[in-house]
Amino acid sequence: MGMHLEECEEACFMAKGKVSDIIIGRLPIYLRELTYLAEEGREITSSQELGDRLGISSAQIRKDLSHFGEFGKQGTGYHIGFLSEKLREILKVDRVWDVVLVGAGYLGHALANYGGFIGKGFNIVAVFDNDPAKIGQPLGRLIVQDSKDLPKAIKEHGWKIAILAVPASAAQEVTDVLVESGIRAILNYAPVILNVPPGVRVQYIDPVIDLQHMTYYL
Amino acid sequence: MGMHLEECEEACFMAKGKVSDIIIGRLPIYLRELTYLAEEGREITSSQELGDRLGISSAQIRKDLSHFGEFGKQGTGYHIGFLSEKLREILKVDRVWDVVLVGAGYLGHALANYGGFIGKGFNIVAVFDNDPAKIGQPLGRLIVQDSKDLPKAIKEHGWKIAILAVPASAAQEVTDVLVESGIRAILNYAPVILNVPPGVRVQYIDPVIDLQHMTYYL
DNA sequence: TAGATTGTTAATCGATTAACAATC
DNA sequence: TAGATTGTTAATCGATTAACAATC
Repeated sequence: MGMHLEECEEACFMAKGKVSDIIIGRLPIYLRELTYLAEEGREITSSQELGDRLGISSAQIRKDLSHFGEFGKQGTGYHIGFLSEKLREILKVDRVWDVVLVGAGYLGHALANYGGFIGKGFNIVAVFDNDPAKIGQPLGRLIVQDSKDLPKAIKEHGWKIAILAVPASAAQEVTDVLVESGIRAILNYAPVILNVPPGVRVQYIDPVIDLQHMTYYL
Repeated sequence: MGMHLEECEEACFMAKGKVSDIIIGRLPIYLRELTYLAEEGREITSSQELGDRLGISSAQIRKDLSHFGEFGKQGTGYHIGFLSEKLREILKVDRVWDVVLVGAGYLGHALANYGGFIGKGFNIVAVFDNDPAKIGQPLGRLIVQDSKDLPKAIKEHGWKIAILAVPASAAQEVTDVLVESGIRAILNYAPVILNVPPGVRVQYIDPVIDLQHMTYYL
């Protein structure tokens, strides 16, 4: 007759209902702060302490976590190692994801050499560019490959995540190739909204947007 | 007796009440899309078209804009040049802000050489680092300066905006120096929450957070 | 005029907070 | 036990959407 509901929840940490994207967006921030607490040698924390460090109310943290299970102990708080592990499972970063980087400009260079991905669930395994002057050149520990080989490589390796660091003018056409080849998540540094079919996620990073957001208050 | 309320609104485009931060955060995205429409040679658009391009409802766009004035014409839509100008005024990017960059690593290199700031209201005018091997070296069109001279330079030039591209371990102490010297807005690429006093704004960019957000859905 | 689209109101929807029983 | 903190409920708060009169 299959698993009981309770068993499944214990085994998979499936959310009871559909959890809103705004809540999912906070989980990586909780996880990051827990990592810092662990590095400080701490073993236990509370929703109050976590909230104080993050500028979030303790009630919100407890409510967010409650969508996925009961991870704390009344009177005590949360075991940092345990909660971190659960968050990694929920976010599916209890494994290492291969990431393909497209664009070998200054930004691609910075990303390929960034030490912050590994240990957080991500490994940049290949870099592609369409500039003949860049193809074949080393970039960090990788060699820049020809963009025309992207579809084949993505399909062969089954890559699901891409980082897009190409000019705005090329972003949509590269995206079409990525999606067509099987990419399901794109971190887009190009300052344009991408058109993608349902089932493909995009996150945007544009420093100009953030700067203009702040100047409003100056 | 001073200005009438209507005159002030026409002259300053002050919001009628306090406008929520979530609305302010969308304005730069509207402005960016309007710029693309203008580049395509378009002169008029509608809340419907803008919404379709951005994946936002037309009602939301009209409501957001209505907090600041009446920028459209019934039956016609919005004049792209006019609305862009108004948004630049509201966001205070109808001028060019000097920006100081702290951190001359790979990321600092990418930021200093990024052509997307100028024309959007920002100009990186100086780069600082504390690494003796980097101080004095050229970075794009700039020369890396010694971090110990940061306070004096910020005060002398009256810089208000900083981009932080230093390791996480140094971010808070650099922030303290920046704030103490007069910086009021920080774009933080270090993966840590910064403690700043009221009146200082921070925006965060951390690719790991965005990637972990997306893996939830994979 | 007829058609289109704004600005705004009221209704809906969703997120956050406050409070507290449960319990470690 | 007494004190502390969770998980959850109900209340509040705020954001989004639908609808439409106004009007270009």
